[in-house]
Amino acid sequence: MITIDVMGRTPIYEQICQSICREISLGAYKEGDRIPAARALAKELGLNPNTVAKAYGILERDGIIYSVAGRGCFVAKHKDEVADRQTAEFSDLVGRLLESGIKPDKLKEIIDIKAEERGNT
Amino acid sequence: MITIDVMGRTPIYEQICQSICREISLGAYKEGDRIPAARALAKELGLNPNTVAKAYGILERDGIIYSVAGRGCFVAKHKDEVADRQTAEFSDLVGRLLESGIKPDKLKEIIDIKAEERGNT
Amino acid sequence: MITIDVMGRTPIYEQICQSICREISLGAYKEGDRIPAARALAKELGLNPNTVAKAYGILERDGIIYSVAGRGCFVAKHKDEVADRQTAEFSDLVGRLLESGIKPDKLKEIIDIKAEERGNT
Amino acid sequence: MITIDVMGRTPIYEQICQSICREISLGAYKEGDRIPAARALAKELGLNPNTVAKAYGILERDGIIYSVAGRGCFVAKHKDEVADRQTAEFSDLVGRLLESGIKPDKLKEIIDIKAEERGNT
DNA sequence: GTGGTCTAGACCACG
DNA sequence: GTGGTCTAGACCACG
Repeated sequence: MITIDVMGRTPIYEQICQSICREISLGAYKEGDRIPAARALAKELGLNPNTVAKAYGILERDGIIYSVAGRGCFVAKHKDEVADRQTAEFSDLVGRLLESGIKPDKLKEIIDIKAEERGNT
Repeated sequence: MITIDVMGRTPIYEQICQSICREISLGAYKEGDRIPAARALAKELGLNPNTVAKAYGILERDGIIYSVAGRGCFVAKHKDEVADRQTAEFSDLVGRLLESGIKPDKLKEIIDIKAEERGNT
Repeated sequence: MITIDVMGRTPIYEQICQSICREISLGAYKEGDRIPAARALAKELGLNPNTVAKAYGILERDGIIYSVAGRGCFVAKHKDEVADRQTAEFSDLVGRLLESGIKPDKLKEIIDIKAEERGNT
Repeated sequence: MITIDVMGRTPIYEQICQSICREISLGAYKEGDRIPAARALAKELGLNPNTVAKAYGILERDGIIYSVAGRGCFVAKHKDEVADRQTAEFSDLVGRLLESGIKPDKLKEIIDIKAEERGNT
């Protein structure tokens, strides 16, 4: 299920990218699966079709999906790109925070707190 | 030392905010210390004075610095705001990643790798 | 209706903030309502768009409105921030007056006089 | 005792005005009493002499003190101006808040809370 | 069309 | 000299 948060700074097209990646990561979409048609998804979410099309274009550029003219968009083989996409931002941010003198343990503590909030292990 | 990346999505004023916070966090600027004059910093970085003024205004609203008319801007007492500001983005991102099914241990692993790269403990 | 007093110490952008809060407080703008476009309001009031943009930026940072790129600014859910914003200055001033030895009853008397002038209960 | 808060928006000269008024209001300075010499007060508080001179000039203009060349500044006869000065801002603010739809009782409630905090009656 | 950011430059209050 | 405010106007991302 994809939900969009119009508040907050993250652009909608980026939220769509992240949602699709999350679905793949969670196994909801597997390699070769067809993902929702851009226009259908736009209608369902009440978004401008251009916004969804932009998201799909980025995902294709990133090697996460591939499009077949007249048939739709499909999940590409390698899951590595998905994981990379999801952790790249995290990795960069961690680097910047460590550079700011924040202790690694402090960051791990925040992870534990967040994980506990979600009942995650 | 403050360096600005004109490319990339992070606004220049936000980069200035983060840089000042980093300096405070690292102890380069202590409580009550005067930070560089907005106009001087703008000149040094080749930026418009308004851009630096915007950053300083945000830091003041966030309780990290306070300004004294005719004298300059100074680091406020409580360092909590600095830590909060620096970790807020991290906390949000961790939440989103956990929601995507990424394991907390995977994130901690990335932190360890980054910390090791930097020779950090 | 928003009216601006160009004279007086209160900055124009702060007057805009207060006016928007007043409209929300009075129920003219409800949760989720769109407030006037920054550029349109600037034109209507004969102000520079930047001045209105500054006000809107502050209101967003204060959690009173949120902006959606390409669509406009909207009233956020929680009205608490509006009340807090409106009474913070009052609370501070009362503190200072009590410190000056003015009796609480004297202040309440002034409130009653003002309320009666306005036919308020 | 006069204390100056360099943080916060209130200009220092205005804080001096308010402090002198508070002393008069509290009875520390009575009618005809000499108030501290501007230069001495500036030295004591670590302020620019011009700042104190400005405050004294405003108080004289407001009829709260009068200066005698070569002798100093003295508290004027009528205490009404002191009370007026202190409550004028309050009265204005109350007017604006009532106009914003805030209930008089809400304001009285804040006064009670502040009075209780100070152990005031 | 909408808000977000930035440059350029002016004037002012404060001290 | 310092920050605060404001005007004028440009370009961009988003949708």
